[in-house]
Amino acid sequence: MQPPQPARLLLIDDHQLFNEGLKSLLNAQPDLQVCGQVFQATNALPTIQRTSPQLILLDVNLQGTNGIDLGRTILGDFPTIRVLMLTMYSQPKLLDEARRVGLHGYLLKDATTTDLLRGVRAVLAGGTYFDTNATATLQQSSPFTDDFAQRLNLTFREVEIIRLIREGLSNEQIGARIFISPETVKTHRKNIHFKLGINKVTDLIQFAIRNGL
Amino acid sequence: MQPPQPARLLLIDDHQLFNEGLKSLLNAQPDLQVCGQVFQATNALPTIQRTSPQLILLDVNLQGTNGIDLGRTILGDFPTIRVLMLTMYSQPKLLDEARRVGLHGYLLKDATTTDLLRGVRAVLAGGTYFDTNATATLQQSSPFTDDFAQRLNLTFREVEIIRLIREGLSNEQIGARIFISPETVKTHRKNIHFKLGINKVTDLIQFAIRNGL
DNA sequence: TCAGCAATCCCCCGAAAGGGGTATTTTTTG
DNA sequence: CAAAAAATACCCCTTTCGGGGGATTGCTGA
Repeated sequence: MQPPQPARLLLIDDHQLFNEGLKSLLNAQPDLQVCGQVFQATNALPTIQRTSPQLILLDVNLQGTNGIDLGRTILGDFPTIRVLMLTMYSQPKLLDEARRVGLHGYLLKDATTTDLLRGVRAVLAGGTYFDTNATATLQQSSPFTDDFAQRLNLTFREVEIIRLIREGLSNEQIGARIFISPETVKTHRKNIHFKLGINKVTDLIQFAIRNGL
Repeated sequence: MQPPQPARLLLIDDHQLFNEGLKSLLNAQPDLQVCGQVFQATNALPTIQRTSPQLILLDVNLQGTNGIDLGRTILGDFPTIRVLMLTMYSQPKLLDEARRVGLHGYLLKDATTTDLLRGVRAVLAGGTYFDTNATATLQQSSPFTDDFAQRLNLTFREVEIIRLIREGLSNEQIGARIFISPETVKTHRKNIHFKLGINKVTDLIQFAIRNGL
């Protein structure tokens, strides 16, 4: 049997184009309807109140905050709403964090439309959906870096931090991204420098690029 | 008068969901038709040959390469195809590069659908479209309204200093190496940052490596 | 000739990185 | 279980960067 009313979805992503594209995709489905869009995290809560969605698609990268924190808030304030996280990163920590916070699913932006719809419907139906690619990437990248990490005695966390440094993030930003103190990031950096025998960011970046991190 | 055939568009972006969303948005327009999608940069050229699009929407972030390089290749191999760059970054250096390479437009992913359509149609019509938000950021960062070409070209000294920075030398060491004051090195760095629209060593290194400096 | 640009140098300030510690908690593993 | 490894966090201190000024010299092209 078909539900008489399509499910109400809210999209939160400050990339308007992506947001619009998603809307277009989802509205093409008879059982789904986008009831609102949020382009700025600060508008999120009012819009939720106004549109009372059943499911929220939430991007991880939001200006001024991040999807995990916002997701936690949403779950706290509106416990009946289902939340599906969207991201371009398949970082295990984010996935873990999403699970820990109690979000109902996690989708990569390079998922297919089929994945998206499967995820949306699964979460709407009360289940959870954690992108198989996200978990696959997780496992896949482990052996690859393991090998290499073992040679250089780098831990997984250290490799993760090297990548973020390469993205040009400061200790502060890295800490915010992976939910640890900037002081801890400093410690990791010190260990990295020691293990690689370097003492400058510039060398680190070049090391990272040479090793395909 | 309406053209009898809708314009043929090709989308290149390894974020499948975004790609799909865009397709859905664009196909909703009667005068536009997505004739193909590319999720991996390595498939780009064959697909172009097969689908012979009039306009390509090209993401900057591609695995294994980047939109600028791929765009250059495309323009070289298929000089009649129009190329519109899509990106989440409004970094002036990317915009400059896009212009220098001869791409026909530059759109931010947080543009609106209206922007997208305006851009697509402008570029299809033989014009160019550089996102006003992107250019606004650019103008904003230059107090003096210097002309454009001026900031595109680095001087010899600046290139020389980029190389030395890449070697991991400090301002002090660079000064000692080329017999100028470290303060002068600082000035050059400031100019380099300004010209490239960056503000971090990490970005500089990556710029240098990408440009074979 | 003269405006523009490249190259040189200096000061100040705050933010970030680098280097030296120490220490606790969690996880892994023998 | 106990030891080792990994991850977390904080302290102090120095150096380097980044961004904001301003300034001089010499060359060059319109």
